[in-house]
Amino acid sequence: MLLDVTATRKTAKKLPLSFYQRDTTLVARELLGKRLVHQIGRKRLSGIIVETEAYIGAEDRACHGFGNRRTRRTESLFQEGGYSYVYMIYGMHFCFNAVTRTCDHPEAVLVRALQPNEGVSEMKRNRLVKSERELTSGPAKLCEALLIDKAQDRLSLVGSELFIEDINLQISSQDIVTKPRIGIAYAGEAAHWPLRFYICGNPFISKI
DNA sequence: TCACAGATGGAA
DNA sequence: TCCATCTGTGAA
Repeated sequence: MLLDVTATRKTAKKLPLSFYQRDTTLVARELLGKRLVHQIGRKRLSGIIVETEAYIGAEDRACHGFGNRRTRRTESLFQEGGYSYVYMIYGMHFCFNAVTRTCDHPEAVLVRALQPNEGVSEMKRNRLVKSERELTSGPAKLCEALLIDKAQDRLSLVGSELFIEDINLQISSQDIVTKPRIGIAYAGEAAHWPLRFYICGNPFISKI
């Protein structure tokens, strides 16, 4: 379903560190219906999170922190919950993650799709696509629309540039679809784990 | 050194 | 459905 956010704008509240420093799968579910904001000066580019995936650390073959492999790229993943982890994929795109749990648990939630909210006309310029549906219906699309790249890696999500807001949208559990994650066929058994979550019937989902 | 990646857009 | 894109990253 398309989310109606008109009544919720004034009561937005930045999510605190304690939100992120919990079980990653729970955070992935609860991020649905929250608002991801990139604040650039006075300008806000934002969208409501409608699709996420949980990446659950050292035991998860699909996770960059698998086997506790710690490199320069994955450094953010090993920070405490409440940091951003932005990485480049296929040499041309970026993906945004919210780091979860505590220090040295390399776990995060990948944000895969947004329902565009604030700054839509600017997002259209950033993306050069015709339809609004194409703006943020994929992990790399939403980064391009919101101007998120490597410069937004390892930022505190309780800071003033990049954060997620609770806008008092209640998402009922019967409106959440749970599926295996996308594009990780190489991950063995982990490829089947039900760690992808999206809002049933929302038009901005990346893939059914 | 070198194969390949949490993807996308456009052609067929 | 297939295919080019394009380069950082990580293992060798």
